[in-house]
Amino acid sequence: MSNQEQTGCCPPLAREPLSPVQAAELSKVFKALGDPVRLRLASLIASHEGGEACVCDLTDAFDLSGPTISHHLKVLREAGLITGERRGTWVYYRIRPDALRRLSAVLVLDDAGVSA
Amino acid sequence: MSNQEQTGCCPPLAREPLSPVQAAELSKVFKALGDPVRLRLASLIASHEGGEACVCDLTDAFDLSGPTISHHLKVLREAGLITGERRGTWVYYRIRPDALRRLSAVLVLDDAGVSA
DNA sequence: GTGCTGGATCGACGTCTGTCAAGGTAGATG
DNA sequence: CATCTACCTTGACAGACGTCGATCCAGCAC
Repeated sequence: MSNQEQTGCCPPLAREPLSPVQAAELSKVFKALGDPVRLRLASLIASHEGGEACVCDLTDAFDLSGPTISHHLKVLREAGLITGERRGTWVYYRIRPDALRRLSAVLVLDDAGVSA
Repeated sequence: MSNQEQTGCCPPLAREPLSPVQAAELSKVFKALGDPVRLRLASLIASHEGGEACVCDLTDAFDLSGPTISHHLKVLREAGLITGERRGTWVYYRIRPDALRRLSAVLVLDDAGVSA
């Protein structure tokens, strides 16, 4: 769906004020992580052996219906945080390391006035 | 209100699966940043000269009513991302650098299986 | 082909959330 | 005291969001 190369986005939060457009872009990604289920999904995928996890494994980790898990995975995918690939019967999801790194970089406090 | 020393929380996302409790804690903070207005507020505060910004400055940066800005500042405060202090007539907000650092650390991909 | 299983999509439902207008509180000034 | 300014709180409302059951599609086995 073309959420691939979004966000060459955004200097560190504390370096200069985000423009409205940058903030709109970035906030989508934070919002995607702003749900406990999606955070756990991201963590399960990122920390899973081999760097990828099958939906069947993920579903078992929650007391939620299949459609709900599917929905959350879609949100994470559209935020550019994960990718999904079908291999035979199963669908495997992987973290997009570049996305995490970008987010992490935005939160960094290199030097700025802030240093407590 | 006691949102001070929350979150000694949480190893990196990719190191091990977050527990439900950890995910619930952390997701609150991400959710607070998951709104374009709040992200810009945080950025304005963090990047403001002197490390603090007065509400009056913040309000001027948006086409939003005072109560709405107040509401967003409260959400950021309750997420532990900023602190507010009244000095005379004005209220000044500051970023909590420790909160940003913690978030940044959670997103880091030290070594794990993931390394693309 | 039929049937089965893993996932995704589609509606629909209840709740949460961003927004504002109106009213309230704290500090400064006269 | 009264009054003005800066900011917060309350209450209400529309739109967004998380969840589910029902349905649909893709791949495998027979």
